[in-house]
Amino acid sequence: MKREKIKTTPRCQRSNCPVACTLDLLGDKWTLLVIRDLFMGKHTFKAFQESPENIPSNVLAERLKRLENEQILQRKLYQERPPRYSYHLTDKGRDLGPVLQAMLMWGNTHVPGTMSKEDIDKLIQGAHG
Amino acid sequence: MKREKIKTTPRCQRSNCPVACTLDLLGDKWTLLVIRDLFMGKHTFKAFQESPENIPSNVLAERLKRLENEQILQRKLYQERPPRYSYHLTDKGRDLGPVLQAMLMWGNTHVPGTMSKEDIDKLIQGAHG
DNA sequence: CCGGATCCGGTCTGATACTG
DNA sequence: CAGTATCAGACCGGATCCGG
Repeated sequence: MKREKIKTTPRCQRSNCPVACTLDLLGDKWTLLVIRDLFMGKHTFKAFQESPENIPSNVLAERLKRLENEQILQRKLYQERPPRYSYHLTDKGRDLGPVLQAMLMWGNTHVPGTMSKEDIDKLIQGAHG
Repeated sequence: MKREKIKTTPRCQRSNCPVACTLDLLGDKWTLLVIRDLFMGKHTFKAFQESPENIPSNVLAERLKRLENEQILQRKLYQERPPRYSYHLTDKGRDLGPVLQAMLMWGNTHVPGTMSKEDIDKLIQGAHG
């Protein structure tokens, strides 16, 4: 299982603007949702899949690999046989908290999103073990 | 020129999570770059095109329409013949400042982005007439 | 059953060319 | 200058398969 090579992971693809560079890494419909789930305390492939947005398994697998490559998350073997992995934010990944929080605020203000306050607080607080 | 109908602009497509809703609107490689440019004081189609990321003209046109539909920006006729429009953030659009700022911070910290400090400050300050 | 990998049709993106 | 038309190719997402 070659976890080394992903198709596209050059550093700054389009310009030297930090916003553009960030968008090159996270600028799609799914990546930040995986990160949201990590902040929410989800750690397994299955948990990510069970989020209400129903991410396809191949997309999820690819995103996890990419985020691992970028050292935004770490993958840990937590069970030998059968092999089971859990995914955890690195410091670099945890630094995305403000991005997520800003999006949460904006969505909450400008879209009739109905996420519960508890979940929001849970998300804002951040991650853990 | 029918500026009313865009293909996909339902409100919350995938879930009621504010983050997911926000990503449904802005979660692609280009939209937030247009917003960044607006914050940087750019207002015309040409100015957006001249950004170093080289957004294709059709993508730019589609994004501008969508953002206008979502009332994130406003389009103003500033010249009669030939008709010329300028684009400006609404309050809703200006509220995206923190999202942009958070991405800017993260990119600046974790990617060797080399945008000048002046431009960053300019961006952070926000928009204007 | 879980964590993916593979296949595959359809959609969307983006480079280029074109128009008013 | 401000877009629209076109179109090949990339990508998404659903289904299915498979190793442990």
